[in-house]
Amino acid sequence: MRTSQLFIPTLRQTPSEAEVISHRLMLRAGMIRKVAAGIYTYLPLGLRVLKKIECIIRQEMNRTGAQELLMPILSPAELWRETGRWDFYGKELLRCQDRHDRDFCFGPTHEEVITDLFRREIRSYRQLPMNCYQIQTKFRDEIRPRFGLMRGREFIMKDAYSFDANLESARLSYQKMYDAYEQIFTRCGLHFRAVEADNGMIGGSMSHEFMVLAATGEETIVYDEHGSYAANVERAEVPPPPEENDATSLPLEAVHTPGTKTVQAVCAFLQISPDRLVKTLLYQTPTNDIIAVLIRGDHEANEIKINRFLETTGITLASMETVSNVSSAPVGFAGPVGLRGIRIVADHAIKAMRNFVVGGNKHDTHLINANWERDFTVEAFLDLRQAQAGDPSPRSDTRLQEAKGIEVGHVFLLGTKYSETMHATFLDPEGQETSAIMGCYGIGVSRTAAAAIEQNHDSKGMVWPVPIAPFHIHLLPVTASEQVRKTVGRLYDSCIEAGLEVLWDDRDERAGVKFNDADLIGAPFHLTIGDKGLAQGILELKQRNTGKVVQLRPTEVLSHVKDLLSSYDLPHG
RNA sequence: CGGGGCGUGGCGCAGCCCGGUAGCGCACUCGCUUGGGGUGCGAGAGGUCGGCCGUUCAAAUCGGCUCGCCCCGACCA
Repeated sequence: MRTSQLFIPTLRQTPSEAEVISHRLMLRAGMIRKVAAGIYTYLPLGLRVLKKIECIIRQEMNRTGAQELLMPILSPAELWRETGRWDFYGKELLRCQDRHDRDFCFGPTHEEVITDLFRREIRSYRQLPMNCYQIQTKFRDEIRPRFGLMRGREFIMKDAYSFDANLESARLSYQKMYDAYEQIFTRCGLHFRAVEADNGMIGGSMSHEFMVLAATGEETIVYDEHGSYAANVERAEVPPPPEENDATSLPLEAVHTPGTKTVQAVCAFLQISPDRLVKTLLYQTPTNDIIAVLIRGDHEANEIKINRFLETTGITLASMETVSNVSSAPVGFAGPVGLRGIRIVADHAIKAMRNFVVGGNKHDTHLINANWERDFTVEAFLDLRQAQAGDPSPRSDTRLQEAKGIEVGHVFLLGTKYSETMHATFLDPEGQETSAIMGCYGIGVSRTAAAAIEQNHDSKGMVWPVPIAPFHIHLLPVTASEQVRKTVGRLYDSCIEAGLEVLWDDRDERAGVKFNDADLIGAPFHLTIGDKGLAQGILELKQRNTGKVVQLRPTEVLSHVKDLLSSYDLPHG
């Protein structure tokens, strides 16, 4: 393509609305423009990147035997009412009505629609396993869209759904997708990690997230050195500590601790370290029950784990009023001793503790030398806290480390959650009607493009991984002589003939402008053609990621670039 | 939805407190100039100051309402 004929409205200054780097650079490079909050137009340059990612995804999905189809964006409320998600999904599900007042929604995901298709068409185990996928615009009415393409309301997603006759087969389908995802993100040139994850709203029994590692990631993951364990912190298991403590119990004692509302303040006042203190968190369940959760002072509670234990979703920390009613003290002094009529559960770290400090359920008072066997009753000890760097790995004898990641893919083993409620059944070899075992698998295509930028950029602009770069080579004539024009024209033609994706900056601009735009757009190779070089019969080829420049004769350029590209598994089609 | 901030030519901003001719930089058009990291000079085009209502002789500026956007918290590809 020639720049003069491509719609690439680059910007010298960043629009003030953009905060994160991928958003800023995509706006500046003329890849996207905002239409409304979280809703964007993809301009030609942006679309080229998306198409490349889609192409890689298609190739790898097809390779697993999955079949592409395309479901509608709009789907009728009845399907969602069947699974209960019409109510359960909440406000994120964008709804609308047609002229007959019939309810519809804009698909945020398509389990209902695909399961409906399955139950209408599939009769026999002989038709299984089956895996169908689509690449489509999804809509989620996010509470707060932000970060450009990283969290839009409308976004492009690849979603796949597998149906199997039995669990072993379903696990195999899951593994196939897992492997395909590793292949896809590897081919995209991204540095990523697959981690164990929570199933959340989608449900099911097992899931992994694929995280692109980047300092700006919203997710925190933990992993051990051997690679034997990696998980989202919200999911990560924390093994129970050894019960080494056999200190004798000392007498319980109330201590006046004026104004010490935080763990830090209490510890400073009593001159103890936070791991000698137990904090008592009062949570309110959706059914308005109160439950006390005991967590060691230097640990953080994990609400997902608490939810899972209670078999609910949506617990919240109790309000200040509730806390003072329940504990007869302001927030900061609640404790398990003497809490009447309230369930008490504890993180299993508490089990190993003796003679610890707790709130006194009285203003400005804490208790020292508390012991759970003697002073209060714990309903259950279990894993309720957030994993953190330095914790022991649950799978090896090394310690966990932390990293930030951007979730670009998520695979779920769903089981029969949808097939049972929607009666998606088939006849097994014994003639028994059986519910299909399902899996579902998503990739955020537009988010992957943004994540690639978050991971690969410098102060000048984007540095695209070769396989998803909008162009392979950027031709930059820096002087306007006849000789330069002819050389560039010939090179451009030969690049096209050789199947290279070439962008020719044929604008009447100064060298500096072209260099800056080229660095911003971030094609892997920049070829500078000027009179100075041509006088010695050479051109300069710069590699965007390393900045390394090699001097080449015009006749050498093509084979040199093709050689450099040959080591990549480039998308085609 | 709670907390914070912002809406002034395409982009980045000043002006607003203290009401009186709408301004700067970049981009855009034309001419000359320059030509290997955002040339220089000159001449232009482009804005009902987010919208509505009010106060006033007079509103970008003061008051009320409203819409939109961004950032921080609870959701997710």
